[in-house]
Amino acid sequence: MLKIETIRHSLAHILGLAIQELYPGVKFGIGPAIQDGFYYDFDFNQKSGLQTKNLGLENLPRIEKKMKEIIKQDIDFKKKEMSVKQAIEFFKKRKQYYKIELIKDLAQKKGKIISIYESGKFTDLCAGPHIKSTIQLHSGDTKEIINSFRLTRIAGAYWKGDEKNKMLTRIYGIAFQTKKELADYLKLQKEKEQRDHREIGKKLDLFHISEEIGPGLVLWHPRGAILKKIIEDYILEKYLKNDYELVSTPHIAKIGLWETSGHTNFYKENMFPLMHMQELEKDEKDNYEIKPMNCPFHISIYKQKIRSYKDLPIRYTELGTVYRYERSGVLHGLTRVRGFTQDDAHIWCAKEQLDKELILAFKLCFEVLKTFGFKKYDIYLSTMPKKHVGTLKNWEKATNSLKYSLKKVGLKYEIDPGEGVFYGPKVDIKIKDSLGRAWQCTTIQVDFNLPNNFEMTYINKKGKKEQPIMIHRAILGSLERFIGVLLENYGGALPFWLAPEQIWIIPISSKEKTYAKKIAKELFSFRAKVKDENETVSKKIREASIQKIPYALVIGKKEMKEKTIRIRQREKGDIGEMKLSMFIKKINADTKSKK
RNA sequence: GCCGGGAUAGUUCAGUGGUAGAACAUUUUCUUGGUAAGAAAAAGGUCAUGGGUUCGAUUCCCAUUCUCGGCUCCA
Repeated sequence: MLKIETIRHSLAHILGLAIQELYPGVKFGIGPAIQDGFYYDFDFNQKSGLQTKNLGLENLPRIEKKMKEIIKQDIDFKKKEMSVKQAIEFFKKRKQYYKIELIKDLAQKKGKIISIYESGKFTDLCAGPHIKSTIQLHSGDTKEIINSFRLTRIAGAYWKGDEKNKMLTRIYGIAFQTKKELADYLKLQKEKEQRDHREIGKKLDLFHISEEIGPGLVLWHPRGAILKKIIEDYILEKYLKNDYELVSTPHIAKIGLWETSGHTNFYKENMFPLMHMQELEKDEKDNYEIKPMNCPFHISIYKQKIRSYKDLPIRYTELGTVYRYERSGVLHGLTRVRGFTQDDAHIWCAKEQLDKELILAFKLCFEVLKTFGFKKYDIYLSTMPKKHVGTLKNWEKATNSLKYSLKKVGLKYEIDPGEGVFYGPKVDIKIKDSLGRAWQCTTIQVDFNLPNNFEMTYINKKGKKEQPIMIHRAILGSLERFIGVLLENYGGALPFWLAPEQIWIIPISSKEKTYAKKIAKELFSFRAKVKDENETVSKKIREASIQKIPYALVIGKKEMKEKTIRIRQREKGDIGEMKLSMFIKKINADTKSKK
């Protein structure tokens, strides 16, 4: 049995061959197998017979047809080995300069023998493995393969993934062993689409982003805003109970603040441009900047007093709304926006307290994530980036502390080299949703540098000034992104305590309206709504189901007479009659256990 | 920002070089109902914006904005 990766990789080569025949003179980048399929990067801009500058989607069927023709020709894949020198010579003749670059990289890493694969007129630098012949794709057990791949889209992709390099044209394809697997894949894609928080947001009337107001700026509708408030209330209470203190700070500050913090140097491309105050008033000499982060404000509060070692650790928290300039191509629903609210906190402590504070932060973090129903995470430790402030020694110290506390809490992590923030290393926690996609929300960062820039001090036991260490941490990350992930995780069916509308009371006829309103009154501490529109019960039940309402209470003659309610639960359907007091007990328990 | 798509009613989408249609939602009337769509009628659009070609453009062309899928970047 052929491995699917082998098939995908070979299809990438066949795509290469097809392109070579259709557009002679094309330069080739790389063409690997990927999850669900394959891609190949091409440089068309060199007299490749392409009329327009770039390849359009309308060309894909033609290329796909060519690939199928090639497969039917039963072309063999032959592996050959040669020396680096020979290989360079070989590709030089064919003017495949990207390949030469790859060979040079390979020679440094792996040594002197280079393997290539020859399939018909197309020869590619490749370690393999490959199919023996394209006959394997259209005969015998595997004859379905020829009908189980598709070219899907065209995208630009930078050579070697570096923005500074030339952008090549990437053609993506999907490929499976059987038609059924392809059908299953397409079905899963559809399911993912249905779970898309942007769709859910529209369907459940939670939020919108308006062209008139601006890209990446979220407008929360009543139902979305209440959801946001429930989460905010929960998280703030949690922090206050864990000895954080609440602070509140402005949205703009003078440019000088950001110069001190280092943001104008290291974070400039993410900050909205300056507000020029002199345009208003000649004497207003200071320019302002809208905040991309809350840290400098919290530092300012710290610095209002002379701090003693007895005061430490100091933990300030704020639901701080920040604005960051994000490039237009990266915005995505709620998960990547330009204005967002962080459940931000900053902790200042003495050196010897650092490990303990980090451990507390990690523990709190997992407690919170568990409450929201997230059980799987990927943890990354990001180390010193190229653009950074502070000494190497401090970076090492901070990184080691993070490693130590992760180990102490028993968490497995991966290193993400060079991905730290400019002021310090960080631990990011990517939450996995129910479809296994990972989203970065939590971030915990150690910072030796801002305390230095802002000359923060405390008085130690010996009566001398000492610099505290600073921890930045946000557990939900951004409320916007977190809600987006939450919606996808639950497919919109939020647990009772989070549901914007928890209970619908559905009177069967208008005779029970008054009774329905009475019940609503008794459910005052919940988010209950009387649905007394002139519609049938069935229709309202259907609507409740679409809107993912946890409970629908149906009341008619019988219930009114017996002073009961009939309960339909979102997951279980009709669960029978109950006294209202019993139901309240039940949902009080739901609220308490956050289920 | 870059590459490739897209933008028609509140929503999901048809459609056309001669100024627009469906379904759902909305409003009204009838219906007073027992667990996933009761019936009828009405109302809804500068066909994203700005130019150009044309006797005439929502349709063709160009630009802009927004949006979607990638790349890069990121909470």
